[in-house]
Amino acid sequence: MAARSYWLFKSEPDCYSFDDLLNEPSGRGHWDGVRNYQARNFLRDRTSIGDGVLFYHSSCPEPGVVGIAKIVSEAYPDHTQFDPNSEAYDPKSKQDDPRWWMVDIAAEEKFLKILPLARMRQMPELVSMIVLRKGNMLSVTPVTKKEWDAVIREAKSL
DNA sequence: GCCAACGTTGGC
DNA sequence: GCCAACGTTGGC
Repeated sequence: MAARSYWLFKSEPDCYSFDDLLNEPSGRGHWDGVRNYQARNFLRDRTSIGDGVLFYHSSCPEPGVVGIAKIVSEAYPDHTQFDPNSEAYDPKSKQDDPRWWMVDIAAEEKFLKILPLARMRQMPELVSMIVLRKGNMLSVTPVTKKEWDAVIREAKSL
């Protein structure tokens, strides 16, 4: 069994927030709509059940990490790519050769306070964190154990 | 295979 | 709303 991996998943809260995940009747949410090949590859090839997820809110008044989730499914084809009514519809994707993949996640813990992006930028442990890099647009990025521990420690100290 | 144009992301 | 950075597209 592979060692546990860590990820940061980014979402616009107006679109899908951590509270939306908490409110899922089934207790789990689909991480669908990823339409970037690099992020797709992370999801499809590198995630495992049990991996940790930092849930990040972007494009909002206060961006930052709002809570922890975990991956609860293997990667499987994202059904929204075949749905003409979905904003994430991809007419070029084929049923027998899906282009886009997703995983399911479940909320583990909501921080009492958001760990703001501005604060993360001040943390020496996070200088190499991908999500903090200028121009980063990936909605799924790997996180090191060191970064994972630092984020959680800092978030719980607020 | 190059590269300009365009659309999108996302912080501020 | 602005703008920088990036990915994708399509003409050649």
